Amino acid sequence: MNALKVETEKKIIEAAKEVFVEKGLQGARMQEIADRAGINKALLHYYFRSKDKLFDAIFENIMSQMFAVVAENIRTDMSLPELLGAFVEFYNDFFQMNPFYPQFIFHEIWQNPDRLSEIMKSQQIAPAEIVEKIQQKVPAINNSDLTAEHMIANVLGMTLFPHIARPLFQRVFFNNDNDKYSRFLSERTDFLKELMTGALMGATSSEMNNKPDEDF
Amino acid sequence: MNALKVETEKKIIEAAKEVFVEKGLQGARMQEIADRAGINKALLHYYFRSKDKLFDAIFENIMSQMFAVVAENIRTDMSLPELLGAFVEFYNDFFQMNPFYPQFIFHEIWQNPDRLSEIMKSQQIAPAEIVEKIQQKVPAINNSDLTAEHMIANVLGMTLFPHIARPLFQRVFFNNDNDKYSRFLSERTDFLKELMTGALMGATSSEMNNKPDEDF
DNA sequence: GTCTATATGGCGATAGAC
DNA sequence: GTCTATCGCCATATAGAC
Repeated sequence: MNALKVETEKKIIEAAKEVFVEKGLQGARMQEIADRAGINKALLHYYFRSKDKLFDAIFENIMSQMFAVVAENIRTDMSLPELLGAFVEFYNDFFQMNPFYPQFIFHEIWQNPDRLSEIMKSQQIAPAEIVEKIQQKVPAINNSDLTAEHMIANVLGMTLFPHIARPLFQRVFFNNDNDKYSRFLSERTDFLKELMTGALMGATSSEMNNKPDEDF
Repeated sequence: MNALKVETEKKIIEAAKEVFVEKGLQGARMQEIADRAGINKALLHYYFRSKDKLFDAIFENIMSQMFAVVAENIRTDMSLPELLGAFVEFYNDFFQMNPFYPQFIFHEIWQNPDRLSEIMKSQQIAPAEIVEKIQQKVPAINNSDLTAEHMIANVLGMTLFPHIARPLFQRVFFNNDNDKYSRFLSERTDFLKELMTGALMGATSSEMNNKPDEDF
């Protein structure tokens, strides 16, 4: 029956997501995926021909989900602080709901960067657009040490770090208290959104050491 | 002969470092380690009894190397901007020399956070000391949204992000040009060091929205 | 579509000669 | 200490009944 088939496929995808995301491609076991999906190994291979193909499907699924929101945000006409704030908020929510995603994604960045940038293209994410947008909205940046690339690295770094380093950071600074850390992360969303506004307003005035930007 | 034994062990460690760091524990193959060391698999097991034990040795080796510098910096009497600047500089140099380390370390943070915090203890890294130091040197922080934990997350995030995201970030914003990206990273060291000074001086004056810090 | 049973290959680990 | 040869397991993948 077709409805059953769809149900099974969904169960497989959900189970595979969990296992791959927590253990990685190499660490994951088809047996465990089958168990969590409530089926047997053979059926996995019936739906997806191989472990690799199953992994591809999962990865594509997750990244599309993420990039869809990113692409949508870029195309709005928000002010830059609003735009950056929207990113901060989205990533914080998204990764609080899916704590394993950041490490999973960074792992893939190192194992297979090509595929990832392919997915970005297919999702219409054009980094050049983002850089341009920043340069238009903050013209002072062109005479500044703070290039658009630095700014992007700052925002992404400050936003993502507490998620990617969570198990250690939570243990070391928050007594491994999950609730406390969740509150820290929520509080941090507001903190960073305010910082975006403040830092960008300051950027126009606080620059004196201009360098010719020979490299970029 | 003993000198030979030492030589072999060194070669194994160097080879194992490369393979484990690039592929992770699960992805690494004892065969590949043996090949790169110029020996055979059996000899690997003669020196280190199992793959796990070999991995442990490598991991301990790398983390000790890193934490030794961190611990040393913490114990100096530098001003806070100097201290943070020293961290930025060290991490940037260290990870430019060893580009795979960040992903390797973050992977382990998720696979085995306990062992990592054990190693920190054995290296005399006490996070509480760092927090205290910040609170002493920047008294205004106690009445601010910018808690010490946020500040640490900011500095580490901005510093580490370009390293952990390198393959994608370099591809997407720097045409995958290695030299250009290296220059970006070096330039960024200076950029962040200046930022440390500026941001910390600003922290005392730019605060108006005080909240009682009920949680921390 | 879903299952049980089995094939196939690869990898960590050991035996034993030198 | 170092090698060759091999064991034994485990994980992916397939065959074939229902």
